[in-house]
Amino acid sequence: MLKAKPRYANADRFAPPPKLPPPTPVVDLSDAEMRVAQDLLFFAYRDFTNVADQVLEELELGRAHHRALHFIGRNPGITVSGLLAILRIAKQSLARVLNALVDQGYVGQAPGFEDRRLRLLTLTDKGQVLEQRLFTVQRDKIAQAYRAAGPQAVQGFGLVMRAMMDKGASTYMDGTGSPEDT
Amino acid sequence: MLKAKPRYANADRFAPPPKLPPPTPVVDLSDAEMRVAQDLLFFAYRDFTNVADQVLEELELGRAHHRALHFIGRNPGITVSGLLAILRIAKQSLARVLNALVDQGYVGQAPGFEDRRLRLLTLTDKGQVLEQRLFTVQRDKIAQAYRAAGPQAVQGFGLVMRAMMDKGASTYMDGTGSPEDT
DNA sequence: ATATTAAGTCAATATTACTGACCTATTCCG
DNA sequence: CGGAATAGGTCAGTAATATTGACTTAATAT
Repeated sequence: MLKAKPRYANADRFAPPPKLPPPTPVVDLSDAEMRVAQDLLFFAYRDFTNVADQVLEELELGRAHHRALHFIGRNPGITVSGLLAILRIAKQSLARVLNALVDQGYVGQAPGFEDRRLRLLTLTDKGQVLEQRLFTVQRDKIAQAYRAAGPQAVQGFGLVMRAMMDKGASTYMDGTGSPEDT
Repeated sequence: MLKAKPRYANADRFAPPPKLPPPTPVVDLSDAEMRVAQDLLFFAYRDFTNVADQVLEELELGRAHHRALHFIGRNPGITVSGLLAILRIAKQSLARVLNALVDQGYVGQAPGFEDRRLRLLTLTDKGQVLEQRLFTVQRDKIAQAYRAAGPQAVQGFGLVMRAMMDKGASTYMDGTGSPEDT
């Protein structure tokens, strides 16, 4: 005797998606792809930093000086603690660099208004000129890459980079966190 | 007296585009956006490299050793010249690192088959184990970022990073270039 | 009054990097 | 064959970047 099969008796069976192939539905997290990512980070960072080195060499300054100039310029009035948190270096390492920049008139200091223990760091006019010069060469490098990759790629680039950094750094970049938390 | 105005008399006047705003038609290349990009590169690279440092510290090795291990692992049989071109460091700087890795049994050398001047570098079994261990922590970092950002973002990330690096490096990454040209 | 914090400093040391000079072995080429 | 070029190694000296630990000062907080 034949029994009518109940509807949905096989509802729990796997049903293949109707259309193939899906347009990149998931991220490729294979080891091979992760290896590629390592290389991407290495080479892009290498060539991004290298463009500023020519300028620095001419001025007898190093990358450490550049990093300090950059973050003081981005955060006028930043404290020494703030810089230390961003750069993740020892106090003594920063001292050498910072003293050189102050001695050479690139960086100025002022005591904090409310808390006079703080040394608020700023770029002097001379420091701004130098930082601008260093910025220009890196800006051109980035602009060329952004132009070549297109707006959608730039957006994706930002998403990945933000996801790569520690939480403190990404909230700092949002503007909703202080340098000390990076 | 009134004269009929000729049609298109003002055709050369500026005509505003009919619809606003366009959906990100061009890349934002403002200085502000380029500054953000600088920060993205700094923080993402900082936190990407930092995850391997804990492992390295424990083994009394440095980042230079890691870089050498990585690129030897990626390019078994790479020559000293090839490594120098990728790492962009002086011969003497590489010598210190490479000798340490050979002495400690992480890297093996073999003379080239056709050109016996060449020292072809490979990872020993011990070297592969170490490299794998270092890879794992960075892989997890990248995988988490890729997962969070999504497939489209990952594609854009790759495009921007490739556009950022020098031409030699990007052709090397395509597989259509040798390490020597990076 | 005491503890904590921000910052500066000193001393010693390690790592990574550079330059220039020089040597050896090997390959390439006229 | 013999000289030039190449791949690599090495030595000496130096510079830049980084570390740690201990200590001091000034200012703030409890």
